Amino acid sequence: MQKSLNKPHKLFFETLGNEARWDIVHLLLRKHYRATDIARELGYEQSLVSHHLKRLQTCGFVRVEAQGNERVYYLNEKTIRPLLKLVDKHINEFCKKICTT
Amino acid sequence: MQKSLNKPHKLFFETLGNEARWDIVHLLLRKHYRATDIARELGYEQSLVSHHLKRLQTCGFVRVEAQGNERVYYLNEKTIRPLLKLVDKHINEFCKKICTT
DNA sequence: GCATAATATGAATTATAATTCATATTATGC
DNA sequence: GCATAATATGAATTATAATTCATATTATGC
Repeated sequence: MQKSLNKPHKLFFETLGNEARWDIVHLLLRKHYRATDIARELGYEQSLVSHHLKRLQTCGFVRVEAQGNERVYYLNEKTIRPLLKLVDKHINEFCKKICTT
Repeated sequence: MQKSLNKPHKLFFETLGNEARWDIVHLLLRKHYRATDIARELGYEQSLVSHHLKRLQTCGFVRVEAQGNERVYYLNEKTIRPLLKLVDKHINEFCKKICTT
């Protein structure tokens, strides 16, 4: 028996179940960002964002393109867009009580 | 600022990112189960399963029907089925390296 | 209404993940 | 090749969630 890494479902959901990572994904829905700008924009520490970006890459949610000593991160929209749609639909339909906003 | 409960997305993904809950959901994909049978089938403690079932209900993934002093749990398939499909697709497409099985 | 089976609950403990911190790496312009 | 800016990394700490345990609740048959 191995750890969670060979349980991709767990990894998938755990990754998105974290607020900071969720924030990053949402930011990237708008446009590409440099690592530093993500941190500044969201008010998170540089190294924290770096850790999270790594994980998001591992899961195939986010990709990176090196530009000199900068790294520009962007979303793999293919999954995220339909996923968000599905989740929003579910929440609206079945989790009204939980929602505040 | 409140806690995670008013952040339904977080709740949604966190809930599915747990292995025991994931197992329960998968078991319920097959058929309805009594709480006790879920525990026995999966080898989890009764109270643990009970805690998890509660959470799964909160998220609208699972529903319950009382039958005497038993409670029969069943899946809200409306979200789970398409969600699983989407996730499997993503994993196959973008997370090959992670998978072991 | 008492004994039993099924399930739920809350607090305490334990396990796990997130965050920070200090530092390493990498690419650039000069 | 040195100084700088951007980013990554790993270990230590801290925060959070999972699990267990003891017990409460609930419905049933008698």
